Amino acid sequence: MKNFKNLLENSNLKTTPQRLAILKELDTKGHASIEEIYETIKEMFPSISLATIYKNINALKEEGIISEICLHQKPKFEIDKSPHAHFICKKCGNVEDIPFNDIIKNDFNQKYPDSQKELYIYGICKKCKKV
Amino acid sequence: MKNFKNLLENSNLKTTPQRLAILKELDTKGHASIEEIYETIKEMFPSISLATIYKNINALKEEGIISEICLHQKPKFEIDKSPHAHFICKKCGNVEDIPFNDIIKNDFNQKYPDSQKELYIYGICKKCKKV
DNA sequence: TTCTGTGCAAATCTTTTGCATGGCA
DNA sequence: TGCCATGCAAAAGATTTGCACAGAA
Repeated sequence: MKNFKNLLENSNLKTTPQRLAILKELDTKGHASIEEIYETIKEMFPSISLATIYKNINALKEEGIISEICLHQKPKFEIDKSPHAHFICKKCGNVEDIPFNDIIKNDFNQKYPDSQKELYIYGICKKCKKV
Repeated sequence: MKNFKNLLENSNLKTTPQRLAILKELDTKGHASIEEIYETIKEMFPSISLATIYKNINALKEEGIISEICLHQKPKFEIDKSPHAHFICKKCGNVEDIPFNDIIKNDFNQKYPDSQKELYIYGICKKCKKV
């Protein structure tokens, strides 16, 4: 588990248990929607409100600590990490990370450096293909 | 301009002026959000309701005539055409179509045939880079 | 102690639904 | 003519905002 306290201290946001819980949840699940985050965190903080989740998600996005990945389903969020593509299964909704180099041709990579692009691929994952 | 009447006649949906207007609008703009469609069509059909746009968009999606592309902004829609990637500018929100072959490595293409995948790339477009 | 964050409730925005009427086939 | 589509209004859902109190620095 990463040092989330440090992440927050280096931003313009104060460290609060709620924020740490959100980051921890995103780290554990990899990607999670507002609802998912809310449901999980409510177990630890029964009094937490949905509004707090929304406010913090927006604040963390503005600080560049997390980013929104937009799926056909609900938007999900993840903690920023090295550039990679998202493979999203259209059946089960599962999200898989794929390194850019496994997918993208070099000349296109040169035109648009990793740091500047986000990539989403929707398809049917291996599990769902078997069924 | 394509024969939208024919598209509808080959589906389970009846041909109505509103549906033709929606398809025409999507064809003209390339991609458009619910709001955009509504605002444009209201000029021709002042009495059209937002609910009609929503209902028709959902019906056209179910018939496979249009598809939803999910951007960081609002969802937009487009008339189905040959498989291609969407390049979405994070600054101006403009959407550009790019053939799969210009981007994706062959071995990945073989694993996931065109027909099974949708691809979105978020970056900064040429215009915005110049500014 | 100061100032930001939290949690509640209300407000706003977005999307869906029900129903009476209108229009396509 | 029969049945689906439209448009209105209301309902349901999702997200944001205002404010008083609590908690981090």
